Amino acid sequence: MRCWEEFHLNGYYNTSMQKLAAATGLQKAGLYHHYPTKEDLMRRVMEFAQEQFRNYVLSVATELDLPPEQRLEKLLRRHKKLATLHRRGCFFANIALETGREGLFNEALKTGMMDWADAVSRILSEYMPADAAQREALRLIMEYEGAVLFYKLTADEQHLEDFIHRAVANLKQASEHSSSIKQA
Amino acid sequence: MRCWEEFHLNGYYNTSMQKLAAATGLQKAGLYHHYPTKEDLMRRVMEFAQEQFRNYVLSVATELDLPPEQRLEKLLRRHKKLATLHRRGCFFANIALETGREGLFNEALKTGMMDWADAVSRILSEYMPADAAQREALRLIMEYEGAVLFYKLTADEQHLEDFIHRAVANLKQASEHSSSIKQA
DNA sequence: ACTTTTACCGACCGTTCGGTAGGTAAGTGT
DNA sequence: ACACTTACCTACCGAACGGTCGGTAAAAGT
Repeated sequence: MRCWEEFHLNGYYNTSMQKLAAATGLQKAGLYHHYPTKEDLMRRVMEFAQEQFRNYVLSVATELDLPPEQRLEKLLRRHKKLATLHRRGCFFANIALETGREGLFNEALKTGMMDWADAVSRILSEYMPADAAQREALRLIMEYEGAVLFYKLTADEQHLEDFIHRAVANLKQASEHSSSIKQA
Repeated sequence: MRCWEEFHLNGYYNTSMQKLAAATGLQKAGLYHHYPTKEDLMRRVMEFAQEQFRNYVLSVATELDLPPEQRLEKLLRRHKKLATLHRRGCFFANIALETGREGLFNEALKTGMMDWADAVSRILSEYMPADAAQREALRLIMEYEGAVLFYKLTADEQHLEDFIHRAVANLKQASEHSSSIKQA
């Protein structure tokens, strides 16, 4: 969906139906034929984004042939690819900070973030108890979103790269810790 | 400045000169008498925000009568107060994600974030080398901004509270580590 | 005293906003 | 064959947008 790109690039309020129509090759009224309001269109876009996100990023969490560290890195690197394309950042975070107070799309955004946390948590839980994995997954995502913020401000991908290194190193440390416990 | 509140609450694009004028008690043309364009007004607002931020939040970093842990906690709690008031979140982060790609205000936003990182770094550097303190300060702010994101989505202050606990606990651990090195 | 500047207003500009009305041309069902 | 639906268009709506205009009334300068 081209509309996704537009919203991702320019945010909700700074994207007009005119622009969205142009991006799809339709006229504005043609777009309104398919979606009754801008808000409805955005809701559809968000469902689509969640689906893409699940298929392209979160699916990595269940590639059980890879060891957890590599799965985590691969997952994060896929997300980084989405974020650095046209320096868009994270779609969910962009919209969340823009519309979070009014809460127009909070339910969808929340589930998007929670799906993500669950996927990361599933990876981490191989090296730590489920509740610790869940907490750490949430923390990792928070740190990542902050890194994306700095990336958007500075255009310096190093912030994202550093984060990935930190996350993977942390997981390795947790893995050593868990295996030493098993040994004991 | 009442304009700050408006931009903080509703973002840049979703705040019209009409609303800003109403918030200040002026008419629109009266507002244009003081600021030639919306962009210029926003730039002034950002300077003002930085100044307030420095005076109210970052100044805590140099209250040398408090131990570092308490200084960090006080600083973070002050920021939390700003963020939870009307559930606005972090002004810099809101505007950064909304306008970061076009880069209209990136310079000011960057210095705002870097001032912040410097203030936190100054606190941390009492327990660790300067370069490590700087890295850790940046990391803490990233994690904090992520926590604010989740707070905006869920309206649950616990995300911020948990972050503060983590940050202070981390610093305490670093303090013990540094004192054990000094003993050796 | 009088001139100039400052702060502000109501009214208005052209443009764009989200959204609608009415029409057309290509399928689709029967 | 003919009705009906679908997909899309041009043209338009009132409201709101960022921004400007000419004027006024109070303050400041001299």
